[in-house]
Amino acid sequence: MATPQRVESDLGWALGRVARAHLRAAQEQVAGLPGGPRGYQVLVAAAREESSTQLALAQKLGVDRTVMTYLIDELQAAGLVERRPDPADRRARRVVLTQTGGARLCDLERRLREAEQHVLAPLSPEEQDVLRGLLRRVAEVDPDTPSACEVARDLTQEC
Amino acid sequence: MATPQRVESDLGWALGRVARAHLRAAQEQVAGLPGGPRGYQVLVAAAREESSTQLALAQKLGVDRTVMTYLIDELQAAGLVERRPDPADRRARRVVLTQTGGARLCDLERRLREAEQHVLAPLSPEEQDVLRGLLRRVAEVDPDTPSACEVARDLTQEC
DNA sequence: TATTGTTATACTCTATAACTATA
DNA sequence: TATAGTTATAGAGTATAACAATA
Repeated sequence: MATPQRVESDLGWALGRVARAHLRAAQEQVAGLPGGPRGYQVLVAAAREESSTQLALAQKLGVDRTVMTYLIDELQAAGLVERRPDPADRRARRVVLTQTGGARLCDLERRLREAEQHVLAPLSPEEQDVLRGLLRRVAEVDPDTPSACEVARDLTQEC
Repeated sequence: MATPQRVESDLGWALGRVARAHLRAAQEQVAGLPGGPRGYQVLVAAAREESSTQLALAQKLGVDRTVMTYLIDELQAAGLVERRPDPADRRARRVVLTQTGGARLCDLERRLREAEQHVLAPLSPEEQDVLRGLLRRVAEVDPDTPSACEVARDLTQEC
């Protein structure tokens, strides 16, 4: 029979604790930035030309596209990004970093590295790299893509 | 000079994506349980006698004690837990699992293992264990405890 | 005076739907 | 008809302060 596990072995518990701890540390570091740590993620993603329409950004950041509207509004009002018409699709807007935004981004990156360092402090540098790598690989899969086992289950109508 | 990183190398981005993905998967599995995945964590923690006052549970789960009141209210209304007076401190209430709650917990554990498996699917079983272990070690440090470097900084008044 | 639990209030996020302008 | 972006609204979640009972 299955003995009750300890809550420490629940992945959701660990993820929640670590994510909240990182969020608190990051919010301190980026105080004043519109959108907080998420605003930083927009700046980083917008710094790369590729896939910088609002919808693409929203999907990459894992938020609804309505949230992205407010986020860009605030970042634009702060002079950190601009909305430019997409030459290929007049419905879409490309989000590009302003010069001010680029300078701000450099400072933010330095501050957020400190926040990450603070959260990961219990681990050795090598372990930190392993954790980052594993988390990134899990995060990079499209959450909307059904897994192979789900596809197989649907095809075979089993279970 | 620091070239802008890709958003994929931001720890906050990866943590947010993975935590949200897990939350969605877990919510599907525990549909109907008061408090959702967090209610499950309360049940697991309450199944262990130790440190099961509402305040201790709140701290372990990383939420405010006011949140715990609502959570326990709902779990108690569903017959899954009971509030018992703490014999050592009449202000405190000990949260204990009912028989119904214990049975429900067994089922929930099985379902949540599936959810975790779904989220961690991109990793090999060995990598999954490594990720769980590293996350747990980071999560287990008390978020309110200042790090050694912070203490040293306060003491020396440097920086 | 400090702490546990409760309650009430306000605030922040998020989810949803409806609308526009394009495709 | 479908999609990108916007707007408005409602709901969930959270934070804060105040209170009663007890330490």
